[in-house]
Amino acid sequence: MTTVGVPAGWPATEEEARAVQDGLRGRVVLDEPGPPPGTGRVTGVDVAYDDGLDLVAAAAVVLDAATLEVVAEATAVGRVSFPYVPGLLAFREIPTVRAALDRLPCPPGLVVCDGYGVAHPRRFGLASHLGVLTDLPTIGVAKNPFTFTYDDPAPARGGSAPLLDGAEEVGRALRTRDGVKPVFVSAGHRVSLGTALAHTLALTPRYRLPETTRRADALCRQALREAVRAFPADEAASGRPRRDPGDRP
DNA sequence: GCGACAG
DNA sequence: ATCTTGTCGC
Repeated sequence: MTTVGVPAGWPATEEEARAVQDGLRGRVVLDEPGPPPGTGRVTGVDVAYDDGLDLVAAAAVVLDAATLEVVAEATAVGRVSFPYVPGLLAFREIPTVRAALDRLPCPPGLVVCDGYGVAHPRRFGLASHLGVLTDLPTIGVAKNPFTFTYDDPAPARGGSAPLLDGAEEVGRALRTRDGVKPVFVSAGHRVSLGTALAHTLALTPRYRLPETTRRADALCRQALREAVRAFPADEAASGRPRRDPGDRP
């Protein structure tokens, strides 16, 4: 099994990572409506980690937007490329997610990310960053409000309320199921917030989270389990030194 | 300075 | 994200 390494030139510090975000944020496109819901393909991406082994597994699952049936899947396993820092999540997930997307046998259509797009301290969250790098239409659907505020949406499915960064609306809290905690939707790249909300509702006929996210989550966890099981052999095969168990800086 | 903080 | 037992409910 081939593992994805950290890309050359990838930021090594928080300062460098923030500079990269500031350099790329101007390329986010927000004036396109994006692909209509219920047509074409929709792809979910997600990652799972094994911190002890320094591994990250990513999955991309392509669904038919009309039927929500799985059309294609791909996974990739890599080394952790950045620590988790709120606001810098993209640097931890993107290399392996891109590798999984590259392995798909068909175009992904709209990409649904587990996290935020323009709802971000510098308006350049994971979904926007991935969109700019791939030029694919992307949206972010997050499970919690991060640093933002919102009023409780109406209790029925479809109810929504602005997700606010101070007075600025950066996304929406959207109720995807009656009486269930909302999800937090934002535009990523080449998709409007309205289209992002419509896609999110189309992807939640049964559960709180989009089918894309659920399928990708299950697949990347499976890929991680398999990678962990094969780890020592894989490490030897790829010529990487095993980390000394007693070496904990 | 302290606490909070997508995954 | 991940660590983890039981528990309430359809």
